[in-house]
Amino acid sequence: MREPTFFVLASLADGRKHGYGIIKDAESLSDGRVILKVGTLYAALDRLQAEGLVVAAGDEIVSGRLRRYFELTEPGAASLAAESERQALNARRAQDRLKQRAARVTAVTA
Amino acid sequence: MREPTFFVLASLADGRKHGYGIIKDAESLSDGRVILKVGTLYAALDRLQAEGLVVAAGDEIVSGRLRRYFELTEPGAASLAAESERQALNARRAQDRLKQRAARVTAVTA
DNA sequence: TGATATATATCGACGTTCGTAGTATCGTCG
DNA sequence: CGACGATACTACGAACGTCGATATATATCA
Repeated sequence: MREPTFFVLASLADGRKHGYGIIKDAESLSDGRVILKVGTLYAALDRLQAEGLVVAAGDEIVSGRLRRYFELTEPGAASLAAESERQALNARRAQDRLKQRAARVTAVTA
Repeated sequence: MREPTFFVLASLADGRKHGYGIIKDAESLSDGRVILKVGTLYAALDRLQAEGLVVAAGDEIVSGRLRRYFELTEPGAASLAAESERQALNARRAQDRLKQRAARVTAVTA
C-alpha cells in the first residue's frame, strides 16, 4: 500500500468523512507532508470501495455543494492495522541496521 | 519510496552485497515477506545509483559466475533513515487512530 | 469583480513493480 | 550422466497507483 492510500484509510479511521474532508485531515494528520491530489483521492476511494475496505456513507448537500461521505469498514480497519504494523516493523529493522552501520563507520573513522 | 526499494537500501546498510545476495538478505530481513523480483532489483539498483544512494563496489567472478557488488553511500544511508522515520511516524499515527476507533466501537457495541 | 476556499469528476502521463523468459555455471541426487 | 535446483545477471511488456491538469460550481471576502 502506498502512502496516499494509507492516509485515506487513516483519515477514515477517525470517522465518517467526505472527499475534501479526507484531503484536509490527511494533511494535518501527516503534519502537512501528505497533500492528496483529487485524482489520487477519488481513484483510491473507488478502488478501496471495490475492495470493501471503505463504503459510501450517504450524500449530503451542504450550502449548495454536494458532499459524498465515506466510512471505514471492519476489513478496512484490519487492513490499516496490518499495514501500519508492517511499516513499524520495517522501520525498526532498518533503524537497527543503520545503528550498526553508524557504529562500524565510527569505529573505522576513529 | 516503495517497499522493494526500501529493502534494497536496508539490505545494503548491512554492508557491501551483490544482486542475488540482496534478494536473499531482504527476504530474511523481512521474515520472508519481501521476495525481490530480479527485474525490480536491477531496475532499483540502476535508479538508486543514478540518484547517488548506492554505488557499484566492484565486479567479481566467483566459480564462473559474475557478481556485481553494490554499497550504500552516505546520502543513501540518510535517505533510508529519513524514510524509516517517516514510516514509523505514519504507523504510530494510524495506530493511535485505530485505538480510538476500537474504543468507540466497543462503547457503542457495549 | 476577481481571488480564494470548498467540493467533486475525469483523463493522459509517468514511474515502480511484477511476471516471465533467456543465458549460463555449479553441485547434488538418482 | 542427465535432470534439477541454486546461483547470477539481462531484458522487456504489462499492470498498478499516483500525479498533474482541466472542468464545473457555490460561497465568501476584499
